[in-house]
Amino acid sequence: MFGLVDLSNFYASCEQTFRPSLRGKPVVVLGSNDGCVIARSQEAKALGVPMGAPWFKVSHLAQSAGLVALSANFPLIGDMSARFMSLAAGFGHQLEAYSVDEAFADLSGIPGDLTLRGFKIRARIRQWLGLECGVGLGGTKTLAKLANLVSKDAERKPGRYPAHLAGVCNFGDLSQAQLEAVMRATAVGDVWGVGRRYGAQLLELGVVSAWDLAQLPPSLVRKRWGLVLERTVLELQGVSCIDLEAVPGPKKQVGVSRSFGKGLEGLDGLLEAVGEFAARAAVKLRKQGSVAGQVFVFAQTSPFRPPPHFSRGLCVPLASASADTRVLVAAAHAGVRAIFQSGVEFNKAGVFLLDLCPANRRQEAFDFGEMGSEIDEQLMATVDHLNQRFGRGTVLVGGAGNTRRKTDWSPKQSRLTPQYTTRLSDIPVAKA
DNA sequence: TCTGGGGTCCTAGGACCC
DNA sequence: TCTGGGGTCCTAGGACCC
Repeated sequence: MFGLVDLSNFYASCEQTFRPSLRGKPVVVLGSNDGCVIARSQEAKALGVPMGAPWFKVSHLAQSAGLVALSANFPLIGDMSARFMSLAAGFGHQLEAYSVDEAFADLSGIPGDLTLRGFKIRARIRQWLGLECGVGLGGTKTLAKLANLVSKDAERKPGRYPAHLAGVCNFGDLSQAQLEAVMRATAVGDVWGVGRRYGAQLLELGVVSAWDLAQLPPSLVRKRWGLVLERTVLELQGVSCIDLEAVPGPKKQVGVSRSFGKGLEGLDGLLEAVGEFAARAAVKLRKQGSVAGQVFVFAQTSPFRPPPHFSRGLCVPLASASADTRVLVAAAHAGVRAIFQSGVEFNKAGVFLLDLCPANRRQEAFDFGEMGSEIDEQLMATVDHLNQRFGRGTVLVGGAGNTRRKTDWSPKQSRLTPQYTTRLSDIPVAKA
């Protein structure tokens, strides 16, 4: 048995929790450029603000309906997410932190009433975090995910599902006929693993609901759509194919990319931006104890602008795998110089570190002759430590052009950004 | 004026080898 | 010189997730 706990309207609800004046009001959270909506409060959803909408298309609602827009506050989100995970960990034997606001729990063999257990975890999260969540239980991850959707929509969309499934929905409690009715009431596109593309293709074939999808022969689905969707069908049928991953493996690639607040022209600005992206990616890399063998750099114009469009990327292989900011920034810079074209107004750029492997497995032969490498590693560790303790940007690594900004390539600072000083350490903590 | 920032996995097809 | 078929590796692109 799997359980899925999923926070409701996480980003927007965090803001409402910390600013009581926002409670009950329509709130949206905007992406880093204040460009588009990345999260909505329940009230904003009710207003019909679509996910991903560019702000300029919905900003009129600020006047007419009191819609409040805030810039995303990632440190707050991160703290709240960690707290959420520690509470959700009490649900089952093992917990998989699936995303910032969702966690799968392994409930197999847990004695007692699991539905009651779901209500208890929900109450704890409300009490300690001031956040609402939905709890879904099912025999596979896909069914737990579906049950979770039901637990939320039974409340939000009265009439779609039986009202008693609101808050906590345990498919184990349902009869076959009840489960069929629930799955028939769920659109095929709402199934985990069915995106826009597959959803449209399935609809064309008359596969309308989750129930319809579950009736398809898996082998046929595999032939037409491949292994991934076949697994989805099997999981809907109750055959567990996707295991709980309690300990996430190391990432196979890490990257940092951004859109620029306004178009960026000229090599210097692009070098600065990409240098900082490489430096930030390097921090992520060292955090998981890896070294990278290749650095991928890309830069592009806005696809929303009229042509001509520009989009180029380049993979720069390293002589030996490294996690040294100076090496990675230098490689990223070499890539930028190679793809740069003057007269182009860049809208977005990024750096991905590829070919990752554990730092300790690096071949000793490569280190031979680089007598300073151990000292370099200590240097990077010290820089990371200082920046973590005193805030990002306290110490910068020079020598590879990664210096304090001269060009303003950054997203514009929003006047909407709330300046929170509250941290989770200011809030009472539940004893584990 | 203004359109997010991350990731994962699978598949098809080409190159190459025997 | 001509040739089949199978295996493996790599890469680009597509689809999905939040």
